[in-house]
Amino acid sequence: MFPYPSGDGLHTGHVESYTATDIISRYWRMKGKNVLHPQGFDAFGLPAENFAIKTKIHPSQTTQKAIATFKQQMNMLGFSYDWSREVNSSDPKYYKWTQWFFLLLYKNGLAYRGKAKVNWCNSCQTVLANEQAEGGVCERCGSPVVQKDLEQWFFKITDLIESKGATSGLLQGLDKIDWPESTKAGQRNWIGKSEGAQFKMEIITSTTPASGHPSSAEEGTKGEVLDYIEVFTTRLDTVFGMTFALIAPEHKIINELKSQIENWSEVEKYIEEARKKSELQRISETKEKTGVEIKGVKVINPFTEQEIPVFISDFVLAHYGTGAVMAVPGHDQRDYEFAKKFNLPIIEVIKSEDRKSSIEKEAFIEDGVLANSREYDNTTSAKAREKLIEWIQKNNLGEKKINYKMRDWLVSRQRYWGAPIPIIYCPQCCHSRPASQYGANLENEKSGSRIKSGMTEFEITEIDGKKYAMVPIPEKDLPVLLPDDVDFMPHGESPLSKSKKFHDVSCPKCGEKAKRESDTMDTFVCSSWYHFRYADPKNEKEFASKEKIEKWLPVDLYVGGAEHTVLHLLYSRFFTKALHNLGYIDFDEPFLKMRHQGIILAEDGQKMSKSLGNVINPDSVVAQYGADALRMFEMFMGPLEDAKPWNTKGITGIYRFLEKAWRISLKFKVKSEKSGLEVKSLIHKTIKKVSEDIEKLKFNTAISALMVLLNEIEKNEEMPIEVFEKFLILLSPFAPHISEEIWSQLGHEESIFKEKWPEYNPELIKEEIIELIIQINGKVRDTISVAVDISETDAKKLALESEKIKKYLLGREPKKIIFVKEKLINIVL
RNA sequence: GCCCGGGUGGCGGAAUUGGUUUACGCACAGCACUUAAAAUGCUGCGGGAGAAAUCCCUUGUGGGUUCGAGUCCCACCCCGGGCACCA
Repeated sequence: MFPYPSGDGLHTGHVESYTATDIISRYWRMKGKNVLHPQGFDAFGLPAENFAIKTKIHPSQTTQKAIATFKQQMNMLGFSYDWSREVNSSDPKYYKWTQWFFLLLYKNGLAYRGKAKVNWCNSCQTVLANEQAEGGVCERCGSPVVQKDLEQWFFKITDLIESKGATSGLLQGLDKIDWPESTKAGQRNWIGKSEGAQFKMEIITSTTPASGHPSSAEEGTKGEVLDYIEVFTTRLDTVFGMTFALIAPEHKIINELKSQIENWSEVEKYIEEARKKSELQRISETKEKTGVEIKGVKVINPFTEQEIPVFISDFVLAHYGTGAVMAVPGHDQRDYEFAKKFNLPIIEVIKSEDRKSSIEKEAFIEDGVLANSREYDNTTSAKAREKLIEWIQKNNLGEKKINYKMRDWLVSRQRYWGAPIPIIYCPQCCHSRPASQYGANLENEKSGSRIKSGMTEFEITEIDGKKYAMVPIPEKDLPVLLPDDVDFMPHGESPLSKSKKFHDVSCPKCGEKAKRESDTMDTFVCSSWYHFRYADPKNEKEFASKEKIEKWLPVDLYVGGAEHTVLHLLYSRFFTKALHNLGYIDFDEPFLKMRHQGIILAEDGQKMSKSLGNVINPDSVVAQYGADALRMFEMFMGPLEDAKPWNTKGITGIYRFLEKAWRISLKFKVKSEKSGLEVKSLIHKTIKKVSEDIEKLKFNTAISALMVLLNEIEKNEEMPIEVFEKFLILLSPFAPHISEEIWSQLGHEESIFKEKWPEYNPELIKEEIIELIIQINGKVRDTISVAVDISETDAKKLALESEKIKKYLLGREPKKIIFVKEKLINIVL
């Protein structure tokens, strides 16, 4: 994963993941593979812009400086990147293609403008990303974040959740990629698929007192049907237990029923209070349910035909399902709490199969057997769901329905330091249309509708009450350059709108005065496709050529932080799937194998943070111990994926190991042909172990194998130079600097990295004599040296002859003797 | 609450996937080298009993399967990470 070039330089986490891929790359190159190991910079983004606001230094300057530092540090650490393929997402040559992707998605109906609630900071006068509004307060100034309805750009990521034609869905694709289970689970969870039913219920004028128990609507007493309300449920089997309905405060039906609502002022007050709360506040106030009954109207449960009351409550989410739910307090904990608070009836309609659970103290939320459900009594939950859905469909009340938690991706940002969105808004782009459709006619078009203008179809949008045709910038005019004369201080609207030069343009279609979109794209858009660019970074005609993409992609191994579980990793999958679906590429997953590096904690076991002053700076570690020691120590600390605390004392172990290798190298100036067989066997075992461990990314045990080998080499006064040279080659991916240096001191003219990775001889690994373990009842009592291929009878005979064993047997006859070849004998008494 | 991990010496961690628990490294102790220190090398280092040979116990806890369990199954306790009123 390419880094965000922060002013702080590389941190220990970067060193960890970049060393891992460097070892892998060097290993496979020495194995004769053609390895693409690229690096680049995710250079747009908020920190640079915020820093610019503070210091008035242009973000491109700070970014360039940071990139220079990063590259210098990466070179210091010996990462073998192909810098000729470097990408920088803030470079116009790069973001030209980010804009091209935007248009590609737009032209294919995967990008659209729509209204959305966004996080808004009144003090900074700007929109904030979700991650900058954590805890409901602005990250920068600490003032509360409010929700604001704004027209924004979205990518239709929800369109690719399920497989589409030959393109696997975001959900299904997970099954075929080698990713950590936790990350796949995180994505599934984020997508949040749930299958259920959606059905409608009649809203009627109230004929029964407010709240109170449900009553059957008898002929003639039933109120007038005012409207319908739709609800979504995954537990249709519990419908007979529905004793009230709940709707979200934002539900539009509330206004439509206004004239019928007896307690309008109370209702209005509740909605107003809910509106003021941010989503985060609502969540943090989970403890107690609140709500208000809508008096004057009732809802009819179509299954029981009973009238039930309707409540507004802010725990019902407007943006999920239909924004309204059937409340079954007996079998949903939230409904249970609500019913208790408002003293509403709780009916048991599902019984646990073992009849043990009840709804005395809490809702029984598991599946079970139906009760109090008329002809469905004694049916299992699963069966009842099937039958009830049939009934709903037959009566035209609703249908099967799948809902997802995931919403479309909001990509527009009212920010300066990002790729401009390549759209122009033309108030009169209609000159090529028939006269009847000219000018004012545009005002009659609905926002979001499409109009035809000659061969082109435009979408209509509304900005500040005025209608515009959205005109995509022609590809030949890309990139839309980010103006550098812009005042990027926050003023409450997109900084780009302040640049007249940028903002006021003539329409590329009709040439009339028009205005340019002044929002930029979320930086995650830039990083959603960079892996393609590495294949063909200098291409000026395409984002990458088809042949180059075919040659290099998809990515075989991707390493990066687990914090990207959802955002980046989901977005790049979306881009890849969109490209596949549109026929640009022949694969639909970008990263075949992925691993996360675990975080490196500070020496005190806490997270490294500037405020705690416990940050380990790679520069100072390199100054003291050298780049190789830092690389190797981070690999030696533990498994790549595990969180591990830093230990400054620990690095001395690696430092001593590298020094030892250096000292021993001085002994090998004179060749010796005398060879110790044991070392020879050990070196072949080590070749096997180190190779296999590198391929499995188990660098910690690979290093320990290298240590074992070096300790053994040290013990032998003389051995052929080849033994030590093989050790050096095995060491070189981990510690490239010292290996290269020793290699050259040994008289080699060519780089050690031009050497072929050693092969091991399976014959030399084979043991001829082994220590056979003798157990009695599973406990080790003796070991005997025997030939590997000793026969079962011989082994048993030897075991029973052992003095120690005889002592334990006391002349008893074994019940059974287990013989495991090349391992052990277990005598069962 | 739900979903993913994990619990092995004083510490970071090994364990061929059911076969000698504690590889490798750190720390610690003793010794050698040195006038001395550092560096380096050697030895020891899970717990308990013992002068020793040796014996017993030990992979969070309790149970189970097995000739044999750190590893598999059941229940529980604890820790880390993610999501979280999604009907």
